[in-house]
Amino acid sequence: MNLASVHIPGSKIGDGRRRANKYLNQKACEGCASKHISLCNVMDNDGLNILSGLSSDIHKKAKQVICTEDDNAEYLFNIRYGAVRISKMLPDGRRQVTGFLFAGDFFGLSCKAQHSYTAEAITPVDICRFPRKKIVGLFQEFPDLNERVFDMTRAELNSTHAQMLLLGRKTAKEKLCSFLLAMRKKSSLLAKTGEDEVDLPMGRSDIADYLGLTVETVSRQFTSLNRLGLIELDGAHRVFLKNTERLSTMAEGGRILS
Amino acid sequence: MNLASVHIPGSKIGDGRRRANKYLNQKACEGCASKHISLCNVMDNDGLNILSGLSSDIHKKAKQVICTEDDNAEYLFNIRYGAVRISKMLPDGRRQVTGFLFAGDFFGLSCKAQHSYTAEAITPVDICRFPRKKIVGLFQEFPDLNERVFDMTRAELNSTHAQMLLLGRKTAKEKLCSFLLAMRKKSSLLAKTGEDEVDLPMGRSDIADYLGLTVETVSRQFTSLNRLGLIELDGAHRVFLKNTERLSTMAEGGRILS
DNA sequence: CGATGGATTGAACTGGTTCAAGTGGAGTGG
DNA sequence: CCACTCCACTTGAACCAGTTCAATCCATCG
Repeated sequence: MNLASVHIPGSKIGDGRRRANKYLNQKACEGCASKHISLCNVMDNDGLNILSGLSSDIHKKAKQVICTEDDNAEYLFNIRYGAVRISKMLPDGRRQVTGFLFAGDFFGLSCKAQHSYTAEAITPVDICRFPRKKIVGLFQEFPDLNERVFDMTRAELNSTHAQMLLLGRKTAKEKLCSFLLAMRKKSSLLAKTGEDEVDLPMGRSDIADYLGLTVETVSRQFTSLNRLGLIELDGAHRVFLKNTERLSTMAEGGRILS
Repeated sequence: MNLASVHIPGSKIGDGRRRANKYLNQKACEGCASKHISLCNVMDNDGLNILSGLSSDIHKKAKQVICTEDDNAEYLFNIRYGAVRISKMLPDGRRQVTGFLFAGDFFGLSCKAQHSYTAEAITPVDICRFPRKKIVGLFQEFPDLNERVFDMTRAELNSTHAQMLLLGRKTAKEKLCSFLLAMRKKSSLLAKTGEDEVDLPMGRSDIADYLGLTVETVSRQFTSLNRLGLIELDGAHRVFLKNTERLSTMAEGGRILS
């Protein structure tokens, strides 16, 4: 669904402000100019982005924390460039990565008062930050915006259920196949690489914590898929998927003979 | 948050209809008359439930399917009595239970077009069914209803993240402790039993599929907690939690000396 | 060029699974 | 009311997928 064409009647911003917004709009949405769904595409009746005036931009280096579990959830974040990991920790340091986010993705939606997770930069990132209160304040005026945010939350919930199936019931090999295919899907939305050429900005330990495995097991499974001829590794952070059909079969538990 | 006090202006239902609704309202919400959040508490300006006129009641016996992954998501369900399990399957039959739901709980929110999971009755259940289209149609008129549904979806997403941490990183013992404490919380909301007396309507295999374990491991962990004096089993479907503090510690990975 | 830190590989180990055999309680029917 | 059946639950013992511990490799960077 693309809301670029949705026009919302009754913007209450004066003319001078509008012109300013127009500039901000163009500037703010460079990073989001891809195929995937983006809040930035919700426009008022002059075709202006209703959010751009509210945003402030921040930059983080790799490994820096963006928000933690204790933070008050004051902002809604939109990644404009780079990769982010969302994670939860046990007191003794065991970690579960609940998601990887890339340019165009949002986070900070799924909470009311406090974030329930930590967000950290994997690569250097540019992030667009909206005050939550102001966004929520716009919901009544722009039901389409509300619907969009709701939709994103629902989509997130669905993919989370799929990830629970993976964590609870898949084998190490099935987990890695599923992961690679999911990354391919994201990759193709970002359109930075060829169809079956997948960037993996995160480290092996991030992948391990995402799949509920150890670094060593992840590494061994990469090697194994490589030897089976299903993938080709180009360093640790780039993979070619040489047979996505068989990878899909394996991701769902289908047997590969030989 | 209790919305019982929220009055929404501008109900557009005529007087005759209102009286009918009043009756339905009382009838429809018996099962929801507990402490927890319920949609049934969203009222119009006459204190009438805005939803009750839309609902139809269905009954299912234990083990019957309520909806499957292939169903069009035409309904929003509200459990009035009994227990339901939500699950996803791999082609070869491996199953992940993503949640247990009880009186007052809702499901069918998290999807747009199709359910992405199967819902089955664990016990005999009474369920209240609302046509999704009509509910969604009311969102614009009653923003509080929309907000309530959105809130529930967000809460579900948060607890799902906690469950991912459990599935990916906790040991069998930690998983069972977490589960028992979570069930205790639900149980106390339903207020059917004493504080530390927990009903487990689901079978061991449901628990196993919820925690990403086998039936045998679940059974062994019950026995082990019993022997440690942390719980007391009264048959397979009722547990007394004898030391919730130590159970909490163990659920988070804290060591118990002895 | 050596140092640093992620990634890989090897080998031993183990938590949880698998397979197999009991056990017990609810339901049935004689 | 008891005997029988059924099925879910428990227990035991062998096994194994994935972990743990210990090198080693290798790319990057000062």
